[in-house]
This record gives sequence, C-alpha cells and structure tokens, in this order.
Amino acid sequence: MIRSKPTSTRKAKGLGPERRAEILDHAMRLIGEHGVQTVSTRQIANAVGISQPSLYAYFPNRQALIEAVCVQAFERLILVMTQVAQTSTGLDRLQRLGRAYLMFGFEQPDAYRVGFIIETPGPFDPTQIEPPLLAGLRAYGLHRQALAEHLGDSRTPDEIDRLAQSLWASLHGLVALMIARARFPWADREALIETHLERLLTGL
Amino acid sequence: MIRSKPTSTRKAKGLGPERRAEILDHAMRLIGEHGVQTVSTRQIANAVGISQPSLYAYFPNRQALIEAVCVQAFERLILVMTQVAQTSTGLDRLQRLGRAYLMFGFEQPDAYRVGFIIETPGPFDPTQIEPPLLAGLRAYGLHRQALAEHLGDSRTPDEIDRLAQSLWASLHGLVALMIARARFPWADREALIETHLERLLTGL
DNA sequence: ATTATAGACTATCAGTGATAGCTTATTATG
DNA sequence: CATAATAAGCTATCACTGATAGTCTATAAT
Repeated sequence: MIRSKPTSTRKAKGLGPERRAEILDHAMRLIGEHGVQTVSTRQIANAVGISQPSLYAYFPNRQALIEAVCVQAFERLILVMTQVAQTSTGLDRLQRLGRAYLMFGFEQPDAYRVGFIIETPGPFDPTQIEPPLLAGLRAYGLHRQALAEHLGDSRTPDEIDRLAQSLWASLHGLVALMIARARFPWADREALIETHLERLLTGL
Repeated sequence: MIRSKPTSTRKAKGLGPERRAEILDHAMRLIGEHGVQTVSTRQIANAVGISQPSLYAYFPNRQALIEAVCVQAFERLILVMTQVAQTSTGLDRLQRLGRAYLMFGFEQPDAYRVGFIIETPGPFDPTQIEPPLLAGLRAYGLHRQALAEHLGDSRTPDEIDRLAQSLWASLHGLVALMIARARFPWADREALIETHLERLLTGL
C-alpha cells in the first residue's frame, strides 16, 4: 500500500512544524508496514511528497527522524497508562497497568517496536538524554510510582527501583518475545497473560 | 584495531570449509568490536584477506553470514546451559540456568540481538525454520525441561508451558531491555539480576 | 515594490549488499 | 608428464542507501 500520488504542496512560511508532523505520520505508517530497517529516507520523502534531501531540513539525520517517531509512540502509551492509573489503587492498579501495557504492545506492535524494541544507538553522550529515552522514563515512572505507592515505606528506594525494573522488564519480555518470535508455538495468549501477571504480582 | 596486513593466501582445493570458518571467526570478532549494524561485508572480507564478492561463495547473503555467526554463539549458550543443567537439580538448577541465560545475553549482546530481538523479515515460510530460531528453540527446550522436572506431576503440560514461557519471557525481558536501552538509569546489574531471579522463582 | 528568507529543489558523493563474468592455481586423470 | 576439470578467487559494475553542497522561489515583512 504505497501512496503513489503525493498531493503535498509547498508549505507557507510559518508552517514548518506542520510539515514535520506530516513526515512523522508517514514515517510511522511506513515503518509499521515495512519495518524500520527497510524503510528508506527516499520512501518517506516520496510518501510525504517532498524530495529526500528536504527531510534534512527537519531532522539532522535518519536516526533523529526514527527517534522522533519513537517519541510519538511513547506518548500514546503514556496517555493510556495515565488514564488507567486513575481508575484504581494498590495491587489492582499495578495489575491493570501491567495489562494495559501488554495490550498496548499486542494491539499496536508497530508503535511498540519503535518505542521499546528497536535500539537507539549512536555515540554515547552523557551530557544529553535523547527524547525517546526521556519519554520512556516517563512511562516507566508511572509504573514505578504505582509500585512505590503500593509498597509504602516497607522498602528502600533502591529496593523499589529493583522491583520496579524487574517487573517492567518482565512485562516487556512477554510482548517483545511474542512480537519478535510470532512463529514460536506460544500458549494461548489470554491464558499466558493471566499466568504472567499473576506470577509477577504475587508476593508484592 | 583493524588487521591491515591480510596474510591470507589462496586455499587449496578441498579447503573451502576452512576458509568459511576463518570468515566466521573474523566476522564474530568484528561484530563484537563494532556492532552488527555497522560491520560491512567489505570489512569482513578485508579482515580475512579476500575480496568482498568472494564471501558469496560461502554464504548466500549477508544475513546468512550473520545468522551463521549467531548459531556459533548459540552453540555456546546451549553448551553452557547443558553443563549447568547437569550440576544441580530442582529449583537451584532453574536459578543457575536463568543466570547463565542472562549472562550470555550481557556478554554476547550481538548474538543475543540476532537470536532473540531482531525480527526475521521476508516471506513467511513455515516449511523451514531458520537456524538461529532453531538454536533458540533448543535453548528454551532445556529451560522448559528443567522446569517440568522441578514441578513434577503437580501441573498439567499446558500449565507447565505457560509457566515456562512466562519465566523465559521474563528472563528475556531483562536482557533485551537492558541491551536496547543501555542508557536507562538501571539499578546495579548484579543486584538487579538477584532480585529478578528471586522474584521469578519464588512460588514455584 | 523590494528584499530577506523559509521551504524546497537538483546534482552528486561515498559507501552498501549483491551479481556477472573472467582468471588462476590446484588436482585428478589419460 | 601433459592435460582437462574445477575450486577459489578476482575485477567491474549494478541499484540503492544516507548525506552534503549549492541553487532556486514563493511567501511575508518592510
């Protein structure tokens, strides 16, 4: 499904951000359709209706474009998790958050891939944290806070960190592995989710 | 650290496999040094001391070469897991297997990536399972068997499947997420591994 | 009406994986 | 020993990739 008739025309002077959003939308769609590795900057530019070099007026390089798509994906998850976090408290809230996280991954595998599975490589630069990592921190933060509130003062912050990261990683593992190895003879998804959540939350 | 003086000479007639092994060794070393994505077929060929097209006499394409490197790495994981599985029994065996699996991922991130994280694209062909996926299945098999022996007859095969897959996915999650998001402010790795394994195995 | 510039273009680069077709060293055979 | 078959390897080249340089032009502020 390739847009062969780009209807895009030149943007007026102040409308750079609008074009930038268009690029992100098309990039996200194309990545979902063909995978991050195979989507080229020319494909994206062609879908938007501009030349390939024009992309570089909005993003310094391909990696930055991918990262921007990544941020968009995170925003969706953060929205869902924020809503879920308000509907309940305690262990039940943790369980609902976990389920929401898993379902987001299964129902939006493309967004999940870009947001959590695909690596953001590049030179190590401790002076600045990239937007994708920052957005991921926010999503994780919601999760950690729910756990901290449930556990109360019974654990040290370090213990809470370890427990939250272990739990978060376990949730991620199920989605990531089922997406990446869809042909594996997995157990029934619903039953597997139930088992997973129950195992992860008992004892907390 | 680049080998600029290739000492390699033309192989005698029957020594194709020997050259193939040389290619795999250099490829594994280069991937470890620079990462899978950035290592090119020309770099590999140059390190071996042959021309880039000559690689295609030994591997149909770059993907196959990478997969062969991974299979080599997986053989080591399976070897380690097999040895670990013989040193103990019951819950302790599960714990040691889990730790061995995690350490493999941390020490061989490139092999782990290709084996468990990177999706195998291309046309869906159920008739043949790729070597890396097969190697992954063998590793999972060892893990599931250890769990089944520990649980005995107290659970149905379906329950054992769900528990094994949930546990396997949780192990995977920690490695995959720490590899993919290396710059996340993770807790101390050793302590996190301890927490993770303890949380996953209590109640079994 | 003029001018500065945001938004966009064409042309081109070096590097990539891959293919086609030719060459040469080795080895088994007449 | 001479020779033919062929494994092992080469050069040349392709289409495609991300990226840069330099130029044009429609818009908007003056």
